[in-house]
Amino acid sequence: MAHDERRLEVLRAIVQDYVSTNDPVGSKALAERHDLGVSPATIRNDMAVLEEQGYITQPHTSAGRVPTDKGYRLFVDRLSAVKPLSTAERRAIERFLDGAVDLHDVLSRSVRLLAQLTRQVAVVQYPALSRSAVRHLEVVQLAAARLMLVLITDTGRVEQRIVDTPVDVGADAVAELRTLLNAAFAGAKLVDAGGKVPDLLDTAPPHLRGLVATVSATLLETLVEPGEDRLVIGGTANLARGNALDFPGTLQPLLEALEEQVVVLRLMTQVDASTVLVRIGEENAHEALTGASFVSVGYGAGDRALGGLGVVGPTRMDYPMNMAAVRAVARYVGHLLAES
Amino acid sequence: MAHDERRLEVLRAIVQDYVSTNDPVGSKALAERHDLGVSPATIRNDMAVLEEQGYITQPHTSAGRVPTDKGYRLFVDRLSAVKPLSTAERRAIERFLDGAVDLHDVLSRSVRLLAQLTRQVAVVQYPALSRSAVRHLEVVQLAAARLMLVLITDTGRVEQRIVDTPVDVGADAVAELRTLLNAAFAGAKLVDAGGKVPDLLDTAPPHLRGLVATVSATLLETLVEPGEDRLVIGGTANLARGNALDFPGTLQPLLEALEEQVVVLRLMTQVDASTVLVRIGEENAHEALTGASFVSVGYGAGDRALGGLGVVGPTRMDYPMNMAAVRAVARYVGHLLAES
DNA sequence: GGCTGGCACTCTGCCCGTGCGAGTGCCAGT
DNA sequence: ACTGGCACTCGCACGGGCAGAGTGCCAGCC
Repeated sequence: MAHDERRLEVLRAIVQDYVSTNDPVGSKALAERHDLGVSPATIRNDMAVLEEQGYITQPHTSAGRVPTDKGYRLFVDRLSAVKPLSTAERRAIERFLDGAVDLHDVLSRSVRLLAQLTRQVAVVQYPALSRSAVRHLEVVQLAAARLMLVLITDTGRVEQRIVDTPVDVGADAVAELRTLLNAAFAGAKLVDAGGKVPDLLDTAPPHLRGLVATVSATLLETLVEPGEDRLVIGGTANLARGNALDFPGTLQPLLEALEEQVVVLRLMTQVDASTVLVRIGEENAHEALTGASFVSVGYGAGDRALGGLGVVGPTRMDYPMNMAAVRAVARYVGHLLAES
Repeated sequence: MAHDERRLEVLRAIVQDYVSTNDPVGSKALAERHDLGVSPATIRNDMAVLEEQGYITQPHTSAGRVPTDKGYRLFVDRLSAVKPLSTAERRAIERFLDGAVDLHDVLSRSVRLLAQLTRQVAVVQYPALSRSAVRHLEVVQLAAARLMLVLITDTGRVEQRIVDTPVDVGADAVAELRTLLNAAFAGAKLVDAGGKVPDLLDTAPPHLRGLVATVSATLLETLVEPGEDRLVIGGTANLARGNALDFPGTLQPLLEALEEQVVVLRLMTQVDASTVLVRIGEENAHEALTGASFVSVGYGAGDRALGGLGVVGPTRMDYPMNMAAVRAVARYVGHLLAES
């Protein structure tokens, strides 16, 4: 019916006004600012229904209405059109990211860019090791019985680990080790690396077997284990901007959760590269993220999602804009990584 | 005279009480909590003098007194004994840092540790490239005309750069290049690397000369240039703890300055490994750091300062404790890096 | 000469009562 | 089904009054 139609329109108007003004919105203001074609009294009736259905609420009697998490959810799912970025913004993205000299540079530029574009906290995940393959393994000798392994992945990630060997190692053994490791692992997905170890041990000459075992054990332990994924975070200053206005109580728990990384990383596991994922308020199922929404998407080369990036902000955020920005940056990062 | 003596004692008492209670401290409370051996009235006289000399001030008539930046400065310089860490704290440091698997791990553990120990924002600088030497240079081919250079320094830092070459490069050329670069640069301080380039070009076989020139140019440009130094920051949640109590206005400018990194890095250039540097409030000569103090020290192997670490907090901080913690962590980090 | 107790003064923070404005819910009318 | 009108409910801003904390100064004491 035209009934429901209009009620949704009212909800959309409430969300939009509330996001831009941060004041609970009343029926009169709504009627003035939007062409709903009906009087405030009618809008009041609609609001009463919306409130009963749980989409909006009033902070106290005789204040205006404010969207609930459920209201934002409906807005995001059914009422918002993705706001295309202006060409100026697209150019800014290109200009900002094009000078990057390595992976870390790409990611830290992305995070700054995203923070600036959305005026929210931005998070960018390093390409997941679990989805990367070995491009090269380097072995550098630090001391007689201490080696440094350097893993270079096809996503441009460079990871280092220090290995203490049970016995002293000669320079020639290091060279052999390097050759063996690369022969065994080069091109292999990191998740498959475990399966290659028996083969590797078979082909290794007897006098190197102990060394190879130690080194590959370290490699697997510290690199293939989950929990090794990292985040770059930026724009936390944006949290302090609206301050008391946006978040209940202090920022402390939220900042702690962000620094913890693991909370955000867990959310990141669910992203894929094709759709923008939005988690609103309570949906995040983490105390510190109450009142916060998380907008994220995977980035990747082609259909392979290498990692995720997104923004964290108050539930009262401009969802269409943030979704557009996140998607645009993810696409561009995907392109950059595909090239390198 | 015993006069001045006691006045300083009064200042010390004011600083200590104010730091622990965050309330302007009055003469009566002072007389009760400290054994100064005189009455509140006498203390009032001393306070009047201290105020005239600029060491303390009152927020408004008939509130207690609060130390000024100048007062904290005197306190730090002459009135505070460095508080030794408890053995429990020393053990915590060891336990916390001993499991580190690589440089990044050491630094990020340090920053978490320091943040936890001091309940302030902690910053740790990567070992400065300018003070590092080349341990190994690795060249990995990404595409026909694109190489990745991986620099491993004697401080355990691993940096990567992508180089687009003017012409396609063969696998044998890559190997030759690797050998040449290592022969030329291995063991060299990065600041001296520029001087080695002419020699390198001379010894390079003619067919590689163009390639070597391109590659070494990139190397110098992007690695030897200052501004390449990085920070790890942690514990920003501690800023939000006291919130309005500690900082004037919002946290936004401070968080921005921290993210900017360059502000903190500039402060870091002045550290050395033997003395703890304390900059109080206005001394930082940066608007965002008004009301903030910065306690830092260099860490290093032996007498060589590789980088700095420190904490940032409100001027109203426990200086002796922070200085002790910063120094202890710096020592331990120094040891760890000396080993690797 | 330096220290002390006493006293008057000042200023902030808090409580509380009041008035205003915004916004609602409901009802009768079209 | 929509609209205008109306009574009602709160939150908030404003202002007066009160209590408490802390000071500066002064006269007296050791």
